[in-house]
Amino acid sequence: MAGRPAAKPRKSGGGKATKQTKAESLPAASSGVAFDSADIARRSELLWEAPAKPTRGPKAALTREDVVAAAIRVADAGDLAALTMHAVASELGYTPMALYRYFPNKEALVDAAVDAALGRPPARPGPHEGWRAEIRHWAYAKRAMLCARPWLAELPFVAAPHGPNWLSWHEAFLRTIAHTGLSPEDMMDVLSVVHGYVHGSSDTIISLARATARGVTPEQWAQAVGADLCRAINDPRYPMLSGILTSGSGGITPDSPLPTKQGKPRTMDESFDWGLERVLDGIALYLERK
Amino acid sequence: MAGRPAAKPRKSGGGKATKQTKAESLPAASSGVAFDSADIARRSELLWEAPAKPTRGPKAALTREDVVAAAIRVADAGDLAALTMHAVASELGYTPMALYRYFPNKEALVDAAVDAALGRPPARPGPHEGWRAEIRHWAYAKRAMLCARPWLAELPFVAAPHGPNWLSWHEAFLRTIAHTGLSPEDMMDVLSVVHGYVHGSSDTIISLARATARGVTPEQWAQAVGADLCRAINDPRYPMLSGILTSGSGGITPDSPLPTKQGKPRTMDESFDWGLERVLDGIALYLERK
DNA sequence: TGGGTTATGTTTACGTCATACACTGTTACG
DNA sequence: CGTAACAGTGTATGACGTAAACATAACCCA
Repeated sequence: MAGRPAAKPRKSGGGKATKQTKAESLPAASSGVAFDSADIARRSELLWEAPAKPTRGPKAALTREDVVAAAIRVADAGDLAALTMHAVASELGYTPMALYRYFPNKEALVDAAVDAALGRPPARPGPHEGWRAEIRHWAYAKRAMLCARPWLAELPFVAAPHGPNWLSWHEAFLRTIAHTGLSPEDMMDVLSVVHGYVHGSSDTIISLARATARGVTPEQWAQAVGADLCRAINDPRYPMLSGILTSGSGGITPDSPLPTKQGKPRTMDESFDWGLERVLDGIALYLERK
Repeated sequence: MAGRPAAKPRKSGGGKATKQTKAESLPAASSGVAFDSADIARRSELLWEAPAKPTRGPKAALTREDVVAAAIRVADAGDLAALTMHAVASELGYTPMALYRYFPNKEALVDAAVDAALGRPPARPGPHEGWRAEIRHWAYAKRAMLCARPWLAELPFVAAPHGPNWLSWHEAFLRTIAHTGLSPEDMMDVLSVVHGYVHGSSDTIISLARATARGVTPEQWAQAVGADLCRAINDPRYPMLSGILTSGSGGITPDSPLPTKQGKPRTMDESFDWGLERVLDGIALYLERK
C-alpha cells in the first residue's frame, strides 16, 4: 500500500481546513522556543534564506508562501492550537508530510507564519504631525494588528526570531522619532518602552477579541471576567481591589458599560489611550529636559 | 495485570523528575487557554474552591499543594514544555493518572502552578518613600520574579484566570498609589500601564535568563541575538535600524559589553530603568496637573 | 530517445502526550 | 462485618510531530 500515484495532491480533507473544533486541550504555551544561541541563529536563518531552487525533480506544487498563507488561514479561523501540520496540510489538500518539503519542522513554519502575519507596519500619517502623533499612530496600528490576529498574542512574548516584517515594524517606529535628536541608545529605549507597553497592556482586549471571534458577546465576556475579579470583593486580603471594584469603576469593561455599580468605567480603548498618553508624556518630558 | 497492590505509590521514576531533556519540540504556545465566558469562570473556580474533603475512602497520599509544588519544580528545572503530567507524576513517584484525583485536567494544574509560582508580592519598602519609589520597587520585584521563573513568561500574556497570588500582586500595586488622590479609574489605569510595561518589556531579559539557565553564557547569547538583528545592517529596507546598529549602541546587550562597535550600549537593566522612569514621569506629570 | 539522478508527495510507523475507562485494593461509616 | 465511596494503577485511544521508505515525475546527459 505504499505510494500509489504519488506527487499528486490528495485533496483529502475536501478542501477547507478541518477547523479543529476540538476546543482547547492544552492550558498553556508549550514552549519549545529555542534559546540556545545556535538555535536562535538557525531559526532566523530560515526566515531569511531563499529556498534552494532545484532543477532536477518534479515541480513543487506549492511554495513556502502558499504554506504560510494556509497556516495563517488556519490560525485565523481557530487559534494557535488549531495550527497543526495536519490542519495546514488539509487546508491545502495535501498530506502533513508534504509540508516537510517546505519547512524542516513545525517551528520553522510557525516562525514564518508569525512574521508574515505581522504584516507591514502602517504608513506614516499624512504630513509631519510630530513624533507624538506618529507614535500614537504606530501604537494603535500594532494594537489593532494583535486584536485582528489574537493567536499572535498567544505566542510567548519571549524573544522570537526577527523576520523581515518584525524588523519593518521596528524600523517604522524608529522613523517616527528620527527627528527628535535622540541618541541611538535613547531611540532604542523609546522603542522598547512603547513597544513594551503596547504589547504588555493589550492582553485584556486581545482576550476580548478572541472571545468575540468565537461568538461570545462582549457583555457575556465582561460578565465572566468581572465575576472572576469580583471574587476579591469582601476578601479582607484585597482591601484596595475590593474598594475599587465596588466603587463602580475600574472594572474591566468592553465598549459597553459593565454591570457593576454606578460610575463611568473607562472602556478598554480609553484605558489604553490613557496609559499611552502617560508614556508619551514621560518621553516628552525627557525630550524637553535635553 | 490490572491494579496489583493499588493505593500504593509506585515510586516509578526512581524519585527525581524524568527531566524531559527532549529539548524543544513545539515552536509556539499551544493555546488552549479558555476564552468562552463559561470557561474563564470554571477555570477560576478551581483556583479558589477548596477541594471537597471526603471521609469515606482511603486517605489521599498527596495534596493539591504537593502536586503544584512538584509541577513548579519540574517547570523550574526545565521549561513549560517539560511540565507534563508524566513528569510531574514521576517527580512525586506516582503514575500520571494519579494527578487526576487532584486536578480535573492539566489546564487546572497549570493554572494552579502559575498562581503559586507568582508568589507573594514584595513587602513595601521601609518607611513611606513616596509612590514613585514604591512603584519602582514593585516593578523590579515583578521583573525579578519573571526572570527567576522564565517559564511563566512563556505563557501567552492573554488573560489567565486570576488566582490569589495574582490578585495579591495587583493589590500590592494599588497600595503603592493609595495616597496619591487618584480616582479608582486612574488607579486601575496606572496599574495597567506599569504592569503592561513591565510585562511587555521584559521579553529580552527573560530570554537571556532562560538561556543562561541552560548554560549559555551571556556573551554567546548576545552574540546570537546580535547576529540575528545585524541581518538588518546594509539592508536598504531598514535604514534606521541599520544606522543604529552600526552606531555602536542600541544593540541588545547583557551586562557585559556587546561585540559591536565602540560606544556605550546600555545594559538591559539600564534600558528597563530608563523606560520605567519615563513611565513614572508620565504618571507624575498627570498627578501634578490634577 | 532513454537511463540515471534527484526532488516530490504519500504511506506507514513510532514516540510523546493528555486522558477515558475499568479495575483492584483501602478506608471508615452503618 | 458488610458496603459504599474513594485512591492509585494499567491499559487503551486519539491527536500530534516527524522519521523512514517508497513510488512517481521531471530534468540531465548520453
